[in-house]
Amino acid sequence: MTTRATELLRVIHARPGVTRADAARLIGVGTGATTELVGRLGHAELLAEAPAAPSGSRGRPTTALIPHPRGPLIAATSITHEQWRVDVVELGGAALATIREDLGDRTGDEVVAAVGAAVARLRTEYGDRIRGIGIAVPGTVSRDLMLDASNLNWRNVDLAAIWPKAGIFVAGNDATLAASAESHRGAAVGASVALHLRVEAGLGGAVVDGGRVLVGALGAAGEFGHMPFGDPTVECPCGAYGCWGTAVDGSALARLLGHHQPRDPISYARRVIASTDPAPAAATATAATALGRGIAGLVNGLDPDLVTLGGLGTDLLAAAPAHINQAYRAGLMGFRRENPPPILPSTLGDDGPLAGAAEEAWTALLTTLV
Amino acid sequence: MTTRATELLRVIHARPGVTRADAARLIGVGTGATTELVGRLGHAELLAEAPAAPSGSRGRPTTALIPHPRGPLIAATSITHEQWRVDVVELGGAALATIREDLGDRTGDEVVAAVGAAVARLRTEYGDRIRGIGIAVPGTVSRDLMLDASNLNWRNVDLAAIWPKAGIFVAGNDATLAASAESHRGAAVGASVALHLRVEAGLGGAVVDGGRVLVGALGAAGEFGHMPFGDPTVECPCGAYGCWGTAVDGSALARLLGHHQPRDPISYARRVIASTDPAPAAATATAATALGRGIAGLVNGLDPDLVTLGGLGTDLLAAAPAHINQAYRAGLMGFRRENPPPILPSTLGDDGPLAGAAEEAWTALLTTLV
DNA sequence: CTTCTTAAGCTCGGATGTGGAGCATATTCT
DNA sequence: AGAATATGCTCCACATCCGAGCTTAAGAAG
Repeated sequence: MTTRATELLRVIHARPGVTRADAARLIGVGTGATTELVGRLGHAELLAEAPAAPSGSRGRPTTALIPHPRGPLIAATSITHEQWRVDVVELGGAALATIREDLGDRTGDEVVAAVGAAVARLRTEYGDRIRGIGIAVPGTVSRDLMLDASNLNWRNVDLAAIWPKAGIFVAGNDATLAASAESHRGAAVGASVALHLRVEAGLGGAVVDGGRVLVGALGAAGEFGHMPFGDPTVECPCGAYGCWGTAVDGSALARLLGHHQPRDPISYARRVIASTDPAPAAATATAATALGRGIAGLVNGLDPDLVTLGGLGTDLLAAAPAHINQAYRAGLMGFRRENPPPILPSTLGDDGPLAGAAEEAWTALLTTLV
Repeated sequence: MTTRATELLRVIHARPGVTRADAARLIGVGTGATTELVGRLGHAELLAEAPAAPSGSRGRPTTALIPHPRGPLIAATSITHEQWRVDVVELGGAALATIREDLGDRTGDEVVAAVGAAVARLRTEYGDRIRGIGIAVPGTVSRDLMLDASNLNWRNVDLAAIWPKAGIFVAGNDATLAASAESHRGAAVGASVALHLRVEAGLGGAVVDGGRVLVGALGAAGEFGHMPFGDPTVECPCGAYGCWGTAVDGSALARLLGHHQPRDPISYARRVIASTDPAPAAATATAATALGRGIAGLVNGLDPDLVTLGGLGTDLLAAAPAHINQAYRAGLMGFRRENPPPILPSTLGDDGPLAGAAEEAWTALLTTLV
């Protein structure tokens, strides 16, 4: 049951710096109920009031609703192929602290231990204010919090070690979480249905419907890279043939250019896409065409308002927009061609997964605060 | 804001014949609040109580909560390529009356007029108890309720003429609505995420997530038949190439068999699929393989608990289960192969779209009843 | 500098819905 | 017939919320 108190906290979280009067109007309560609500939530150390920027117009000035200085916090974590990072995030999405470190040659369990130590350090500083954690990882997370990241050669890494305490624990795929971030704080704000796609080693993403990320029955939705939009003769590491991911990522570029599979396919792909030599440009164009064609298929099936591209997708969109768009339009159903959903670059870039981890953990936490 | 009253009505709708005590436990209220709730909703003529079947165990017997004999009703309508039908449906999904008629050679506007007349007749019988209408059509419905059904050669047929009054008005694609019905009353009951696919002339369907049908930004989601899983050299009537729908429906079978495109592709396909001659059986196997391969792609991307097949999909599943399943398994990501989501025939069959129209209209109505 | 206008916040009373304790009721079991 | 069990009802307390009327804090007008 959604109470007014939860609604108010959600509004403050979604629109940091909202004024008290605006927030009351947004949730549709009168001034009397607002007095009671703000007083109660302030007393519970969930929010505080600060002088608002002067509006310049007549009337009694209102205040800005801000996170309480002793209010709850979320630890947001991301692990990428290069580094790990932990942020302490308050209501509204602002970060109070950051710890980060390169992965180096560490194993998965060593990285989890390092992240756990960082979280423990932050807990000595912030104490029980940290009510939960959100973790973005470049792989799949099972129900029992075991991480598999084929890209990093990690198998069965136990994420539970990061956060032994009770509270909120959200862990998910980086592309899925980036989709959430893009919908709440990025290029897809306001979309009723948004599709976010993230190309790194392979391709992932998510559909966000009315602010809710569709995570699927096992939490494994969004593996759009394994839809058979690609070349049916190419075998994917997943075991299937024709996976779309194998047609758009670094491995695809290497195959098109006759190179060995690169050790770091993401940096490799960035170099290829940035190159203006004819051979790399042609490979980039081919990958961009495959990307556009697949996006069209997903748009036909899922009917989003817009599509956002993250990771290497952003690079491809910048380097070969014409190839993406031509293949996109050609693949759309007739009635969509007149006014196709726009394909936009992600605005959060590499911070997307971390921001999404914070977002999903905060969403979960908000339902538990009264 | 979801009130207890709405929750109770939803429980009664979802589980017709539920006992009062069970319903109270399901929504988590005590016996005191239950007395107040049932009294209030009974007084509002939304529900009534009937003697429940004896439980056989000790304790004071409870009653069954049933729709009120003067309670609200929904008119559920479906238009197929063969006939139209209007049911009057009460809370819980039971039909009180049915009117149906073959389409014959009527135009779209004539059919809409006939359906409108049937609804008007039912309104003289049931009066203002009929609070709204749900309509399932074999085509796409725009925001302003204009229907395009290329299969029937209907363009810009105005559905608003069926229901001139205020109230609930829900209109949608038959495959999308069948997905809703399958999730609420059919083979996908209890699934957290269900994918329903319906092959008729082309292929459509929907994802149902936690009981909510994902309708997309324009209400056009579920056009999975226009994802490019098919032969890239085949042009689809939609203007794109390689659409999956062109690889699995009656037009695909005719192409494989070297036949002209049939006038009624659904009856044609039923005949081909039912045939045991070698050529039709081979064509059926090819279509079944294309169906299984595409299902695998969708399962990889959308992560449903299970997949239900309606329309000709049911026939294909009965005629060539091995071909569907082999292609399905081959296309799944490795980690899914051990325990793949089952592919099940629809249990509602041809009644799916009508049942879904009733379901969606009732869902909409329930949010408006206090 | 005073008064007017405007927007916002506060106080209070009443309506509503909910939760729990204790009692009443209807059935099966012994 | 009495015990055991499950359910329903009455009553009271509490939290929430809405609206009316009043108060407060700013800019605008003179």
